[in-house]
Amino acid sequence: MSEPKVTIADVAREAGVSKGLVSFALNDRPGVSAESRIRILEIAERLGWTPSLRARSLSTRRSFALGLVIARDPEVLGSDPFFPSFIAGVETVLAPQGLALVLSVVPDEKTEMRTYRSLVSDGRVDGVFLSDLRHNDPRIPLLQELGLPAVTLGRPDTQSPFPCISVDDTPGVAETVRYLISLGHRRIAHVAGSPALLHGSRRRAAFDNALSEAGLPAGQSIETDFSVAAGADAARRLLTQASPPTAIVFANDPMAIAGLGVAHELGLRVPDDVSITGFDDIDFTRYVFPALTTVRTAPSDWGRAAGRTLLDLMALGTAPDVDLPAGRLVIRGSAGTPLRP
Amino acid sequence: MSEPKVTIADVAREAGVSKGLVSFALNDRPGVSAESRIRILEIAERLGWTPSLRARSLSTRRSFALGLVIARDPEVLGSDPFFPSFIAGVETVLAPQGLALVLSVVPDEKTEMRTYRSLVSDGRVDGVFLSDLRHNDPRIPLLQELGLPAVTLGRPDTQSPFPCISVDDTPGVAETVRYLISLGHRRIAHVAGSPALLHGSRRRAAFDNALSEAGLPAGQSIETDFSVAAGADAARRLLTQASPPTAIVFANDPMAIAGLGVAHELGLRVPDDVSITGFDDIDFTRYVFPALTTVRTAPSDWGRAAGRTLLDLMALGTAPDVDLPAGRLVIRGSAGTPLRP
DNA sequence: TGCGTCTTCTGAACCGGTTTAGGCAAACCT
DNA sequence: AGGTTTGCCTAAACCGGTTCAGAAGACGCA
Repeated sequence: MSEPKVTIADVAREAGVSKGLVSFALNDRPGVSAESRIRILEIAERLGWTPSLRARSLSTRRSFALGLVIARDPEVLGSDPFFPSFIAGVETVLAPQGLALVLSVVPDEKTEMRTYRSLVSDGRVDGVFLSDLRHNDPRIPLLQELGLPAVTLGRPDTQSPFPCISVDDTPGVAETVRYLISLGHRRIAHVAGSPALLHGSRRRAAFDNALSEAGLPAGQSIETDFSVAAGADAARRLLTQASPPTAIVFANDPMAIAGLGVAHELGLRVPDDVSITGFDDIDFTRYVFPALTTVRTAPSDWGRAAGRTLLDLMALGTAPDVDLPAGRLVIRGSAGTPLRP
Repeated sequence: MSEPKVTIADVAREAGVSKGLVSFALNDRPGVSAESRIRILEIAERLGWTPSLRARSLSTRRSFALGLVIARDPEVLGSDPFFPSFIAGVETVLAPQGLALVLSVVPDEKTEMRTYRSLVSDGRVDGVFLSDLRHNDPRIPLLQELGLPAVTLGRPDTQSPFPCISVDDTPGVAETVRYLISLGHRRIAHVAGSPALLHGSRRRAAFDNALSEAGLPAGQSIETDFSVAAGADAARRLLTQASPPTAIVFANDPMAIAGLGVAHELGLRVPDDVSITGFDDIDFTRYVFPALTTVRTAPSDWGRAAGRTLLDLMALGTAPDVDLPAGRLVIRGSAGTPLRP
């Protein structure tokens, strides 16, 4: 229970060597004979010594922890399973290295910036993950100024010194639109995510492009904040118009599921009266009715890639960008041939 | 950018006093004259000094961080918005104190126990939140042995030295069952959560009780792991029987939403053919069709209460249990009068 | 005036590692 | 043989705070 915690001095004394040598042996650095190294490690093992993280932190000026600051309305956060999966993915690479993840959930951008500053001035973390990239993201110059290694989740639209993990959403959106067109849809609308968020505006641009490439006129788009409530509102507006779209492409699954609910509520059949597609392929999509046609993404792959990249960056001082394979369309029941085109 | 980080020694030199006195002034402890204190703090301010968390950690043997270890399948984790809200609640009390939250998401119980051990042996955290309480929870004796302060989320079924934050699920479940009975339902089934989890088995017991108190025969119950997939399976089994229930009480909302999907898929109308209720009132419930009748709980209140209690426990050595107000039934469209009772 | 007490403050030890300058042999030159 | 290199190791400084024993001065009191 309360054994007086064995320290490096105990190990050194027991082995009849200096503290320094124990330290060298532990971090296997040159200048220790093979026998000594083995003997020291054996004694450390026997004494049950684990080097004090705190002491190590102080002398090495590292904290052995990585940070993730999430600035989202808890409500939006709750309906989006991205982060749990992402974090689970990150952990698979952090845990074996003995690194911890420090998580902050903050309500607004101002608090967010303050949080980064205090993470740094407290020396709480050795690096951070930058998620939900925004246009002209102020966090990038901030972190650069603070000298904190970072990895961005998504490709920034500004000059950035940090490696990024990104995936091109264009093919997924394009595939969705082409699929809908092949089913006979001509009036296709888009419920976009937040235009302030890069993946929000990029998915929207991909949607516009796909339509024009198919030679169709621009479709209706409604901007939202990615929340379920906003998705429902948008769906209601679209579907109660004089001549409503026959298909709606939602920028994420939670909004699409809300759209499904709205369609049902309005007495519309899905997909006969309106086709609905989502984005992300969250767990729910398989179990709503009709099951949601959507684009599969892999948040835990993001996590793993981001974790590895950040580790590389910190160890090597540089790390290459990672391009994750684009999401593919998963065809289920929520999109079909329009009854009245 | 890379100012050579001002330390306590700089402040002491500038103020013409000893390091010790600066430390005393900072932690406002007796033995410092009012003038000195003011002058020192002013100089600290001017120099932009923030005491090094790392040095502080080493000498005080505290880490100024709290831990949360989540042992859940990422898939289940993703569809349940409890943790994001809970964490947001926790942060509101940690952040002002300068405390950080260290999060671990682990795949299984063995890793979980190992994680607690290493959090302690690394001195990574000063206390932890124990969520998803299980029967005869092995984490309680473990943490007791490790001497780590903890707060349990839910009332343990064994002797526990830790304060707990709990809410009685019984009234919510009972209210739901009574409501269904009042609508005319007699064959009511329950899709229970994991029996290994305390809230899973307690909600089930509440269900059984409510039926027997109403003088009805025991209803069907199916155990699940709280996952969306399991909820869908259970619903399918229940609804494809010879004489299916007219109402199903699900132990959480994600499963209930899956149940809604299954009912639709089977061509059943909700609530005419089958009524469905959930538990937790997650964001989605308002936007599925029909909107889900469920029991409202407040995860961020749990977070705040748990945070405060853990702080009290660490500061005072003891803290009282907290009983959160029981969840109330929120009536929406998914439950109604059975057409064929 | 002398003595005890209180307040304010200092110096040094301490937390538990890492790191650097340097000592001492043994091995390697030529 | 003498000088240099090399390998292994030690002692001490250092990271930046906290804490404790005790010094110095102010004050009260007999």
